[in-house]
Amino acid sequence: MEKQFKRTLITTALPYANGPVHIGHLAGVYIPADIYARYLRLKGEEVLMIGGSDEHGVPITLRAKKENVTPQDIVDRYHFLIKKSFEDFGITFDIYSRTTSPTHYQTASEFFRILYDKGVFIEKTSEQYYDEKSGQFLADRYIMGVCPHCGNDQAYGDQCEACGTSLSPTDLIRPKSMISGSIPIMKETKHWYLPLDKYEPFLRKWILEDHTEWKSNVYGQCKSWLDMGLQPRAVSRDLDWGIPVPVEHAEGKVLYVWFDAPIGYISNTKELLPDSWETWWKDPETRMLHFIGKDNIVFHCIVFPTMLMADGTYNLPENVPANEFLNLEGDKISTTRNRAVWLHEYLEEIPGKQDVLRYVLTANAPETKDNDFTWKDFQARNNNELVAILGNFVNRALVLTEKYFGGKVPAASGLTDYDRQTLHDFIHVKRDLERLLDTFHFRDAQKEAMNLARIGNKYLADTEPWKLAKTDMPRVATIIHIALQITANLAIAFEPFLPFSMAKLNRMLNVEPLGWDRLGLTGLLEAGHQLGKTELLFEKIEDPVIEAQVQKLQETKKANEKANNQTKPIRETVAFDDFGKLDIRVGTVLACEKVAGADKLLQFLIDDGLEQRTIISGIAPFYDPETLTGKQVCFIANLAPRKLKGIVSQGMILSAEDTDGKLVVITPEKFIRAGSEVK
RNA sequence: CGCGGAGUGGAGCAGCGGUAGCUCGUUGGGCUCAUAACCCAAAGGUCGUAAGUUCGAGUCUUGCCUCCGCAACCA
Repeated sequence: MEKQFKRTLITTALPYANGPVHIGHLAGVYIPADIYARYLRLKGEEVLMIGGSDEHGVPITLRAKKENVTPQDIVDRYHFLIKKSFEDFGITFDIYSRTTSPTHYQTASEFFRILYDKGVFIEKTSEQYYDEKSGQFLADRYIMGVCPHCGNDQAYGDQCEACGTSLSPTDLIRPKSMISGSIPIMKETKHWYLPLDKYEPFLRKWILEDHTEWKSNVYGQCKSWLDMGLQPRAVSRDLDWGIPVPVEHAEGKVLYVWFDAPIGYISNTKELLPDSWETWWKDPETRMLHFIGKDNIVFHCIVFPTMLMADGTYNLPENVPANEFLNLEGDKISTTRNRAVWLHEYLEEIPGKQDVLRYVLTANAPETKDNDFTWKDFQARNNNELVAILGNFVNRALVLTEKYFGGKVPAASGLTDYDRQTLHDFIHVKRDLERLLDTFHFRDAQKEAMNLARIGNKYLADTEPWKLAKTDMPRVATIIHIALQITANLAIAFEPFLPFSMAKLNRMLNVEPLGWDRLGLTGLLEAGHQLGKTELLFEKIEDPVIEAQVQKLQETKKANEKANNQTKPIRETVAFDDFGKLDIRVGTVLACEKVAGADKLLQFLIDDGLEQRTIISGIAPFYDPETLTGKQVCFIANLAPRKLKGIVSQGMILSAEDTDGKLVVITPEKFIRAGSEVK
């Protein structure tokens, strides 16, 4: 059932322009996509690789506000930085544009309008928080308040970063607008929804039946979403940064960034090819592939296809090769915590080593599960594989040619059985490589290419031409001839993976790029051909280089800890009367148990001197419930009751919170009568 | 019990019903053309855990444990 396609459109996840690109992005998306694009181009196929910056959305507006600049300033800064670093790194986009481009504004507006005119969208009015002072609706991230779970007073409307709970804005206690600081009110607002549920039957068939070949992580996540049942999804927002909803009376509303971003793939194609872009998006003989990270699966497999389908004139993706995540030295990569290896810094600090990073990130690509990047591994792979196996073999072959034949390719004569066996071994490399590349197994494909160099090293060790040079030069000529053919094959096989080094190798061999179709052949270099100047293909990376990088990471970590460890400033003074309103008491814990279905909650039964009351507290990660039974705690006795996980909590147990979020229950120094007031 | 992915020799990964494999590292040997590189050999795993299906289970089923991601926005 293999469909035949004339051309391939490769899209790469649009990096969000609120930070630079790091090795996680590279390993997950851009290196595999680039390898694949280069591979197809080498085969002479028509291919287009589309990239660009994603420049709308709330985090960028928040960042701009924090730095007191405009959102455009932020995206300009990162767009050009990202674009430049991709170029220097050799990611061969046919175009790298941005979602603030005029073409994109026009394309996204038209896309929305076509769906709108077709009556695809549902219009729904709901109540959302509105800031009267600044006259705008508040996105979840613009609202701050007290987290109902852990009491952190700086929880956002979508998530409390102290305890990690995801929230909805209405969960927050004492919500406050981050724009004006005023208290927001609930106000009606209208939005447009994409009815994913209507397309569910089609999606089920399209993914679950017709695309069983998709990777298990992709397939599994789609299946889970489909099985849960799809809901209409809002495609607009109340925000002033983005593409205005192209409908009358929609002032102050923009396209939701997740609606607008994937259309960027279309816009950027259009910008590059204003006249023929439709061939790439609508011709059934075009194959579309989305290279993404695992966090984008749902949008590229369900939401965007639904949008394309709703329009009706577009192709759907043929495959969505999504990778898992890359960790760094055992910990998560984090843009916000500055815990990453940034591409632009790598290019500056370890110059001329694009291929080393490409190699390492491919060899250790998170294709089936999250993987770890360590600098030690980076060094080891460079020194033990690129230098010792590939670079060394090439060097041996070229140096021997120079030494015995003045740098001219010698002629072969009278192949032995062993020669034939060696040639036979590497003649299948092309087929194996293609099989692996065609199925997006880039890690294995690169390993297969490396095996070619291993065959070469073994061949030289077994035939020992340096010994024969004293007695049998015709035999030496044959051996070197074969070694050089292997070298020429390496130049082809590694071309998609290590483009910089292979360009160098081609110079050393004094040939133009040889072309993928000639991979596996033995007559790539003719007898008498003069080779170029021999240089080292790769060089060792010494310890200090690695140590500097490791230390840099540690310094970042220290800086983060320092920033987090600062004791919070004392809050504004309150009147004694206000303090007096709080009724803090000592209570004796009669019983304590974990709340079922909650990770963080403990349920207490407290003797407060008058009666027994139930209090829920979010300290389960720090205490074994049994150890608390019988102990005394301090609690706020007159706090308004609140329901948590279906249980009414009548008060709040006082705990002290360390900078790392660890909680310690406050307990009286001596046993005292239950119900005693704390003053 | 919200959902998905993953747990395999020291490290990183592959295998997904029929004698446990690859790369690196380690140990011993060989070679000296080569960037102390290369080649050969060996040691090292009861495949997270418990039960089940089967003539036979890393490989299928179920429970449990651990890690990661998603659940309105850092690959």
